[in-house]
This record gives sequence, C-alpha cells and structure tokens, in this order.
Amino acid sequence: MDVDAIKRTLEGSGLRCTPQRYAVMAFLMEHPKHPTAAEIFQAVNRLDPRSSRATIYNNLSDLVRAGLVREVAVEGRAARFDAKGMRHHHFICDRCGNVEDMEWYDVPKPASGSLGKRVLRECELIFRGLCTKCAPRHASR
Amino acid sequence: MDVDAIKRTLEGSGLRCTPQRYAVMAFLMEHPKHPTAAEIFQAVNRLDPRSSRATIYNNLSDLVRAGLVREVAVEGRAARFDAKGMRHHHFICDRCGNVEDMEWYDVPKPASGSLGKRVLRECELIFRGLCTKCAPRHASR
DNA sequence: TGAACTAATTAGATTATATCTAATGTGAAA
DNA sequence: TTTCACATTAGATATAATCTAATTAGTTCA
Ligand SMILES: [Mn+2]
Ligand SMILES: [Mn+2]
Ligand SMILES: [Zn+2]
Ligand SMILES: [Zn+2]
Repeated sequence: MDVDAIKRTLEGSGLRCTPQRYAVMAFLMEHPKHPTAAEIFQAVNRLDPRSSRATIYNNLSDLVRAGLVREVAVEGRAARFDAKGMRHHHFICDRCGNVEDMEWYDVPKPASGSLGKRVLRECELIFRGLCTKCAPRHASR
Repeated sequence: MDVDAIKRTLEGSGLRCTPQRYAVMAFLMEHPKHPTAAEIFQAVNRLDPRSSRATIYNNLSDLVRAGLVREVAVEGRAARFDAKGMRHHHFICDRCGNVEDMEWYDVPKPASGSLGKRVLRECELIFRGLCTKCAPRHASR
C-alpha cells in the first residue's frame, strides 16, 4: 500500500498523519488478519518509532471513530481490529475465537417501522461456528 | 414463568437445577433487558440464596454452552446475556452500548462454497446506530 | 441408611483487557 | 519565535472475567 495513499486517507478524515498513527493504519491494511491491540502494539514496535500502549489504543479509537477501522468484539477475548477495505462479513469461531472474512452479500434492512426513532448506521452479519482448523475436532471434546 | 418449566428446561439440557442456576435462568427470562453478569449478580443476591460471582459466571457459561442463553459481546463493555426465547435480532447503540431487541426476519445464509470446511452454527444480524435515547443528541456532540 | 463419588459453590487471588492521568513533546500557524 | 491544539508517554488505575483450592450438596448404589 502506498505511503501517500494512507497519508491522504488519514488526513481526509481529519486525522494528523503522525508516525504512530500511520504505523497502526499501515499495519492493519497490510495484515487483514484482525489483530488485537496487543498484537498491533508488538508488531509496530518491532520497527521504530516505538508507540506506547496508550497511543495504540488512542489511535485505534480515533481510526474507529473516523470510520476507517472496524472493531470486532469477541466474547471473552480481546477486541480485534480490521481496516475497512472491501465490504465483507465475518465468521467467528466458537472454539478459538478467530475472526475470518467472508464474501460480502447484501443484507436485508429492517422494516423502517421497527426502527422507531433509532438511527441506523449499519447492519452487521456475523457467522458463527467452527473454523477450518477447529471443525475436525468437532465430534471429540 | 412457571417454576417447573424452568426446571424442566434446565434438566432437559443436562443441567442440574440448583438454586443458583435456577435464579440466573429465571432472572434472565423475567428481565429480557440484556443484563451484564454484574447486574445479574446483584439482582439474584437481593433475594436468597446468595450466589458468588464465580457461580454467576459459571452458570452463565453453562447456560450459554447448553444453548439456553445467548451472550452478546459489546465493544469496550461488559458482555450482556439474553435468555433465548423468541428469535430476534439486536440493535446495539454506538453511544450508550445498550442492546435492544429487534423483530426477527430471515437472514440469507452464505453460499455453501464460501464456507469451505467451516461448520456454520448460526447467522447473527446486528444493527448498529443510535438508540431512541441517544438519537436526539445526534447532531450535537 | 450411609459410604463413595461427582457436580456445584465459594471467597478471594489472579489475570487480562482497557482506560486514565499528568507531564512532556511536536508541528503548524500567527 | 511564540503559541496552541493535538499527540504521545509511562505507569497507575479501573474493569471484566477466570482461576484456585477448599468446601458443600446431591446422587448412586451397596
Ligand atoms: Mn475482516
Ligand atoms: Mn435480546
Ligand atoms: Zn477455530
Ligand atoms: Zn444509546
């Protein structure tokens, strides 16, 4: 991914392109594996400049707020993060908690009557079950 | 809700009907407001018998594992729990994190090809946006 | 009945995750 | 250069959930 493209993406959302923020965004774009904050922290600090834990969390929440990154809450585990590239759904493994991308398809929106005065931002479709690695141990355990 | 019905529900899932487990299940069925573990802990302990925090968590995970209760992870907040009664979707407020029930409708399943060797258990549709209480402060802030 | 076995509960310690604080640094603009 | 808002930092703190080891309760069966 192009350095300037990331820079423009950040600035287009009103976020300064600091080295730390750039590192988080670039890492997420290059590693669409839904890393946790702790994994991002380790990865971006393998190279300079060093980012503190607080900065990782601050920047992640800035990026989520700006709509550039999606946060995926997984029951009983650390949240995972995902640069919003092409639209897609997620499959979350019941057993290992891994989050995997699934081909996108349109989701029918709720009847407007059932929304009342709520303001709908998005519909998220999550598939649950056993991932390829965990499915074999299905019967056992 | 009938005491015996809850008892039969638990035993039908292979779970002993202990006073503590009964209290959790009954509370969830009587209060379909998606309480957190801490809220359940407080509520069931207002009456005897007293349940410890560990027991609340143990029983919640037993109930989830048995398929009687659904756990809803909300980013940055405590998990919420929901007795599985009638099928429904959820609306989660971006601002206050509240989880609200939404009328159920059928969700198109993924093309079987895109599942690969994964084993699908369920499709969960989550709506996000601002709840009725938070929507008015929309423009401001 | 009552041993023996198993499941469940308990208090409190511990872990994991995330946020807060207050001091310091940085860069753009005036 | 001064100023100011934004950003970063280390470490403390808060919150959520799990673990541990001891105990209690329920079940089975001789
Ligand atoms: Mn993804
Ligand atoms: Mn519900
Ligand atoms: Zn898995
Ligand atoms: Zn709200």
